[in-house]
Amino acid sequence: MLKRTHSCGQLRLEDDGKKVTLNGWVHSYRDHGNLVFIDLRDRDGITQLVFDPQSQPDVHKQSRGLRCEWVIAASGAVRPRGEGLENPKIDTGKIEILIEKIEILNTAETPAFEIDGADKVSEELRLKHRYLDMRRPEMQNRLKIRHKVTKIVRDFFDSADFWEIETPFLGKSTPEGARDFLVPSRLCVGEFYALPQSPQLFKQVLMVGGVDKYFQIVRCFRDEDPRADRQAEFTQIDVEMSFVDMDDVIDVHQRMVAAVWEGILGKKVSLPMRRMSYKEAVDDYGVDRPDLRFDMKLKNISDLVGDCQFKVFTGTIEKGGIVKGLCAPGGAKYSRGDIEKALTNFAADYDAKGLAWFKVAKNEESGQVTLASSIAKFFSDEQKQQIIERFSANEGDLILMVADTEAVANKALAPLRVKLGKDLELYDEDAHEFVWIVDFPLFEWDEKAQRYDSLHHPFTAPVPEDVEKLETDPGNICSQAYDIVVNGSEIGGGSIRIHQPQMQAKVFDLLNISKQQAQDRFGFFLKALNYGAPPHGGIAFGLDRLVMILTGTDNIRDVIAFPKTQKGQCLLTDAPSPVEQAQLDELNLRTQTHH
RNA sequence: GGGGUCGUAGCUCAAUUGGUUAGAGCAUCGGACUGUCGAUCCGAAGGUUGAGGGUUCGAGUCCCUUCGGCCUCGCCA
Repeated sequence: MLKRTHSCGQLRLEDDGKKVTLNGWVHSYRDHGNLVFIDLRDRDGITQLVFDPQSQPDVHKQSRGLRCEWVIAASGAVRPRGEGLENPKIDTGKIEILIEKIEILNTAETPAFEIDGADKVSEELRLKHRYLDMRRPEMQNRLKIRHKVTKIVRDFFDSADFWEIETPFLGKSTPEGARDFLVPSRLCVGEFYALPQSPQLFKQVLMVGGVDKYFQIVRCFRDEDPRADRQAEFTQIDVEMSFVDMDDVIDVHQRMVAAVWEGILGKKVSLPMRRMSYKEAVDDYGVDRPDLRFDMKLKNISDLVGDCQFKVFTGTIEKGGIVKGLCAPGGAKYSRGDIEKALTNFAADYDAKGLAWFKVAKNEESGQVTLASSIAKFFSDEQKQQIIERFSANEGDLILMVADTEAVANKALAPLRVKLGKDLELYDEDAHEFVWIVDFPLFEWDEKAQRYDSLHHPFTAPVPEDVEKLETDPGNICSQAYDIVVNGSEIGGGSIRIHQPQMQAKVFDLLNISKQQAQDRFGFFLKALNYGAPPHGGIAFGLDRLVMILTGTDNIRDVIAFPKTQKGQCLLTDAPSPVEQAQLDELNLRTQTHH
């Protein structure tokens, strides 16, 4: 075959006169009867080929048989385009190649969709024909950025003396956490491996093994329903370090994130990144992953409205609930219908039974700013002024409130805040606001199970000053966990781990995991802790989410070459699929369906 | 498991209260054309309206069932 001398995005004016060969796909085809133009495409760009019947009648004739997405090799001389014939839309737009010879490397069926217009095509079709979808520059750019991120990450950890070490995919199932993907064992009849939800225990064992600094870019598997930003199989940048405290781990990884931002976006991230306590995040933003690109903090106004005529508020507060709200700058432009339908329905998705609202308006007579709405009459003038003050509200703002338990109020207000921030364009789309969330509680009380549950995971260490509360007050222990959040998205999280077997046993005890259960599930790990485990801690980043943010997409499937649908199916390969009876027999498995 | 939304030509969409033979743009195929770059012009072909059932004189449209995509609640230590 005619082998390429250049890529399709490479040639410029200064290559004038060079004899070159390009390989690629026929991107578009323009036949003028006389001249034929072909845009040839590869991952690097597009170059215009010209076929002239005067100079090369045979090749010109051959060119008229070409079709879109055929694969060809073409040789000829680079020449500048004439005056006014340049195409500023493509990098190679100042030149073209007068073709002297072509070779058809492959023909192609008419594609199921046009490569050029695939951004308008249903995602279902794109996934079925991923190889066509992938030919689009947008998709190629995302794959390229993903590659570059992993390259930067590997270089960063290598130069910081970390070793990349692989851990098993065929592991042991544990009932904690997400649902496991199971893999039947042929050799051990009736037994199963589980695919790892993360390499958590292995990386801790590596620390016991003296590896000291480990990282891995590793696939993890959780058999839960996907979301726009979640897939059953996803990739973590997994890290663990010995002889470190929280500040050490945070320091290394904010520098890693800065290196990625610098390398991909050319942006300097100012270090150290800001930190915020879990409590502050939940109080002010309703979630542990606040979007700090805009302010609009949530405010508790229970103390202001405990004594008013509005029964919804007083009733809620009497039952131990709260009244909490936010003030949307310029939100008064929402009509009453918008508020009572769209916004209220939105909040209802998050269990809020209703949305109380005030528009902040100027009183015509007094000239004073006051609150207007159908419930305004239930509040005294003094209360209204106090509410305005609490929210620092201005004329034209909209105050929205939820009266419910604190948990429900936060659950509804947090996404409402994010939605309003976006709708009202309160932030710069290109901004990236990082924050480390720290001071997480070690446990939260699980009302249903009537026991404590780890907020992070059961291997997270308490802060040293709270260790004695393991005996006296487990609900108020602060952990050494940390999450890194950017623009309201959690991109990584980790903790300093428990490295003393006694403390680990105590935590299992509080989690209502019996000695026998702990032994069955984590026996190997507990044993390892007995053999001189160093103090250690680590973190894991979600690579997919990182790449989503860096490429500006809100669809995780856009940053995965071969993603799965919401039912966990691969539309390209049709996995999962039934298997031969012989395969089941070999595994001693029988399938049954029950409803 | 729940809620929402979508499914009509290869693709993106349209089709009045249920009413004649389901249309358009792009793509495809054929022809024309001296520089285009979303080429242009002329012509042709292209449909199990996701599937199944029902109501009706008549269903893309209404009802039931079902399949699939997406968003979301639950779930995701």
